[in-house]
Amino acid sequence: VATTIRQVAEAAGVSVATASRALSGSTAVVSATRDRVLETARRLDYTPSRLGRSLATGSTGNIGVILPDMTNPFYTSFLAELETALGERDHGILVGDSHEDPERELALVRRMLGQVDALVLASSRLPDTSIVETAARLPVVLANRRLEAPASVPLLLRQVTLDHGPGFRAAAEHLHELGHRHVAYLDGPARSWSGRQKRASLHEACSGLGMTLAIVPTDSPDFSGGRAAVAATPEGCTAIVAFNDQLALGALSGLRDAGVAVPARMSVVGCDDSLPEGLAWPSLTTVESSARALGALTAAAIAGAGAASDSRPEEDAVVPSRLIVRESTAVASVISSGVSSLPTLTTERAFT
Amino acid sequence: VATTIRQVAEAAGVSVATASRALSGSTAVVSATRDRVLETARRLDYTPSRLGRSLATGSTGNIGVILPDMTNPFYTSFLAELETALGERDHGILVGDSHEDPERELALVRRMLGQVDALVLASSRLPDTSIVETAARLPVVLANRRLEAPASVPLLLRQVTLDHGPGFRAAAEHLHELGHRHVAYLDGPARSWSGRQKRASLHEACSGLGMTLAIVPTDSPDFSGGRAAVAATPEGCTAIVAFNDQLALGALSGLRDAGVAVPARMSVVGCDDSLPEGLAWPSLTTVESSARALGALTAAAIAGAGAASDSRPEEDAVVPSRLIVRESTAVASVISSGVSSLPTLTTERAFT
DNA sequence: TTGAAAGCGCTAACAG
DNA sequence: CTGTTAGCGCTTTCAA
Repeated sequence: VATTIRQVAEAAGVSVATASRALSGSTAVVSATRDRVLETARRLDYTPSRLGRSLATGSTGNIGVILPDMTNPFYTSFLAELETALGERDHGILVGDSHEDPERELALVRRMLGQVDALVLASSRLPDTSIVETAARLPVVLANRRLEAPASVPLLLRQVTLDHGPGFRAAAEHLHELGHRHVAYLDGPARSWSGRQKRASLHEACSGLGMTLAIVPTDSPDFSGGRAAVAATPEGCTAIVAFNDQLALGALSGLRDAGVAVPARMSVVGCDDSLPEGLAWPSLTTVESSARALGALTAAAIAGAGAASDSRPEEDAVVPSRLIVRESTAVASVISSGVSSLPTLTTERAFT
Repeated sequence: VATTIRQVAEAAGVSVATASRALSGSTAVVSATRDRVLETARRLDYTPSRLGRSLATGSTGNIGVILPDMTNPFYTSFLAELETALGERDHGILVGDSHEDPERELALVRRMLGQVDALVLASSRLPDTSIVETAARLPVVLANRRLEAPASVPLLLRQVTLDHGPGFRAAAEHLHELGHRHVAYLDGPARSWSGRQKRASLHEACSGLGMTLAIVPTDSPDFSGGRAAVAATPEGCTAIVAFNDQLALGALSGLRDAGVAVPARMSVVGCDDSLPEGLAWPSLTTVESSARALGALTAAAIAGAGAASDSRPEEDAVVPSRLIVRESTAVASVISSGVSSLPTLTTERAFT
């Protein structure tokens, strides 16, 4: 039903080869015939078939992107940035949502193999071995994850990560200065590489400062998970640090319901700075690690991963993190167990 | 670098045709040879090339999805639902973000043509004519939008929409009962079909009830747009209805900054019910119109759009809407201009 | 500068 | 039941 290159060629009175050359723009074709072909193509509303081209050239012009959760703002920001950058290079995007499930993820990888020029695995839940195997067949960019064994990184694999260290250290110091000594950490998914990084960074920083750190597991790294986690936060903690902003926002909501004032009686720190300004109230102190920056670096890395084989000019990219202090953290309250006459007072403070 | 069907065929000692048949599962092949082929394929780690298959069969197994904003929770929910439903049928998804720009959208459509079996246009910003033209070349599902001229709907076009009427009417009645007489509407994007529907529904309902409706344009249909719109809300209004929840959430935030208590001095109504329970505070009265339901119906419509040509069994699908009353709406305050001693009081109310 | 022909990986008639 | 043959739409040597 669609016009083919042959029809264009016939109508223009040239061979398909010439038509192909003319349409590809580059190769030597005398301008007269080229114009004629182009004109004919336009007249016939010709759109080249990507399929045919792909089969002939071996490259599809599509990139596969697999995310653990398409609903999570962190990944949608990441994807949006990626989409913009790749769109400029006229690349298409095949997406898949693994729902944090390694098997589903592997199925998606297999489905995309041979249909894409490169694969982006965001926060992959796949075992290292699977990733290495995949990178043996096509260029892979691992975003927000790093293989355990640095030596075994294949040539076609690029790793782009966030370094949570600086931000979480700063968060610990910030809380320490405010007088906090007992901190709770709302943990991320068990399979998450970045989750382990965050927890380790915070743990180390807290130890160094003589603060206790209680790990609170969560059902899901989102708003509802945060709300639920409030109940599981050990008594005595005066500050909560969360794996991400959704969790922190949920904690904020849970604390409000429980009548615990923030930041007067509990300080809260998020991570990602993924919320629109003003969405959280009080505004959320958070460890910034930009999903957009990750997306931009990933887009850049795709080119690098493709042009592998020879030297490896740019090593694995890392986006640094930092602490953004807002209103959800304050001087630690004296822990006078029982009495909780503060909500109203707090609210006034926050209002003014 | 990848194994082809020919290699499998040779290794198994059969012709490519037989190999193809064996691998496709269906057609009559004696089980002995079929097993042999399958075994060989597994041994050689054979993965069929989608490209080759697509070119031969004419169908790619991929669906193109174009959204106006991949960052908007409404569309990510929609997409997530779609992804799940299509994934079960082993369909891939090519995604594009038009950024609300008709030209970008058209470019995406062209890019996907010939590479997908069907196209999903969510809240398309394309002119009717472009959509009709597109639907002449491949099955199209128009989600959250409807062509103006009902007669000219092509066979390959399915339309899936939300009916905002019931919900917005209910919202108007709800506000009227609470004593509100002057309502402001935070409008959606000018090019948005669904935006016009919402505005029209609300307008009609308000007129019928003798309430005035002030239309407040917004820069962007998101949180920041809502915050900004607060300043542009005419004096005298005691209720705000918003195009979507993001806008309403922004308004909530803007009102808080301005010291206007919700719902004591201003009632707020959102749309979509796209926020996690508890995210908004006070919780948001909203017109529910489920993006997930839209996604599910869209997935169903894709099958319908493919099997067109003959009769059209299921007509265009419509997801109904309804009002969900929560805490952000209350009895209209007496408008005593000037005095605004209420914030603290309000807060207490909301706390208890 | 252009054309003819081969082939990318696969499926689908049509014979055998 | 299985093999042979002919493409799907395009690019790309190799000659002319």
